[in-house]
Amino acid sequence: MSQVRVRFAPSPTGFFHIGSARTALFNWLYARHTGGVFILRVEDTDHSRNSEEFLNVIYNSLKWLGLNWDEGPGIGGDCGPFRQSERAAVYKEYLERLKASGRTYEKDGATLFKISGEPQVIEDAIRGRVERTEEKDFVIVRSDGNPVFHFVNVVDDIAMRVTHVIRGEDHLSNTSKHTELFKALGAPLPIYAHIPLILKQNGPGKMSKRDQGALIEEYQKRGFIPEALVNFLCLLGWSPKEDREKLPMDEIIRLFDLPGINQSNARFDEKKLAHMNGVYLHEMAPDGCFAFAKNYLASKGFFTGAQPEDAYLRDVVLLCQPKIRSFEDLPGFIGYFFGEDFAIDPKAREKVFTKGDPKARIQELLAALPAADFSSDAALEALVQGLATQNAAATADYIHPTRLALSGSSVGPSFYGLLRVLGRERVSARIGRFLATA
RNA sequence: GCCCUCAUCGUCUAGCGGCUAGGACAGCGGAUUCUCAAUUCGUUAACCGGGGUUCGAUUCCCCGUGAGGGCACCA
Repeated sequence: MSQVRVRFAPSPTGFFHIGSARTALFNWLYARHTGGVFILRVEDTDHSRNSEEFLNVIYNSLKWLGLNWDEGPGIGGDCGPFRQSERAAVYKEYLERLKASGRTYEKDGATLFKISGEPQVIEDAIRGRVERTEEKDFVIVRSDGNPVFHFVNVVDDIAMRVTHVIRGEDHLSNTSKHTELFKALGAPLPIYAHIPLILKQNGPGKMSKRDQGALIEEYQKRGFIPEALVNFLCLLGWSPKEDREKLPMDEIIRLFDLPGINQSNARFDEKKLAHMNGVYLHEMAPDGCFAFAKNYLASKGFFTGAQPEDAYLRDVVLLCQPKIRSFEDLPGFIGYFFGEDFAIDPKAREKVFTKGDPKARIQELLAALPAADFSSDAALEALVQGLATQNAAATADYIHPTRLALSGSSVGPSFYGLLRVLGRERVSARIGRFLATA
């Protein structure tokens, strides 16, 4: 059995979207599962619609998702070049062969392919046997001399010795054109695997570039964890069975196979993606989490003035890690750690001042601060518990007003962690200021 | 209009002739004497309809219906 060779063949005519990413992913997974070769081929035959910008978006997104290619632009390979705009000589050669076979003719300056009219049988690895008869001759070279998708796609699959064509179901009806061309060129058919489509979250139809949440680039900008997005994408149209969902990539590679792919379309669900991202975020190792967060905050221009010390930023990030589900939540969650001009939430304030004597509690805590041990959450917890016992109060009576004084908010990370990370000086100063103005 | 594909909770799915139809997300309810957007426990909810085949169909076949896709000198 010869080595599996699969390809992802995007067209740089728009931003890279989630459907394309999953097609790339399934091809990549199949190559890795079988120890085969994953080829990246750029289908840029429509000069009027292509752009270098979109091409770079594709490269960057694939890299971000971790879908490295074995042959293709920037890597090379004996079947190159890998941009169709650079393969005119190859197409010319195959066109001559087709012309010699008598299966072409000219019309209005374009070259048409004469169909056989025979029923085309496709043995699809996902759908089983599919039959379809092609009814009309079709253009393979435009009147401007540029070859058309159907032709170059087949020629390149032959020339690049592609063994498995894994692509979206929207190509299923085109496949009869392709099998006709394979046969006319005397080449064996590849194994086809038409994967179901991803439907838009709301409303009818498949997901398109214009839909909310469709662009891979956007997830990158929004601070999503690529491993989480990839894991989520795997679950759209494929299942590892045994009620498993989150699993490491090497496990996915081991389990992935063509017959396991679903036949029905899947609707995109951003909530499930958000959940998956949260799971990955909470399981991130400290170093990785800090590095990711620092990078994300920098990309958002979060620090307008001086960049804080790494050690302090790291403490803040790790304190908040269990409380957020996405790095997107971070800027809104940590503002008060990096400046004194945070606002006091009126609702939180009202809540705190409705009962008891919050100012007295804050005073007691303030008085205890100079001698307090800030080295651990446990020591600070013991301190507050001691105060509570001493003054016949609950720890909550200290925690809520103090949290308000320190952060302006009624929600936030673990209170003792908040004290520890802010440190004695900030805590004392903020409490003092709060008492003076409240 | 013609052709192709598909059909289990709202959503993603497990199931491949006999199951109390399982899991996850969302939703809802509780817990968390430090909040909560975090965490955790519990819970509501599904086999599209009609014919067959069979002792027995969610599962196999046919017909409807619904959903999706394709019918370009786009890819």
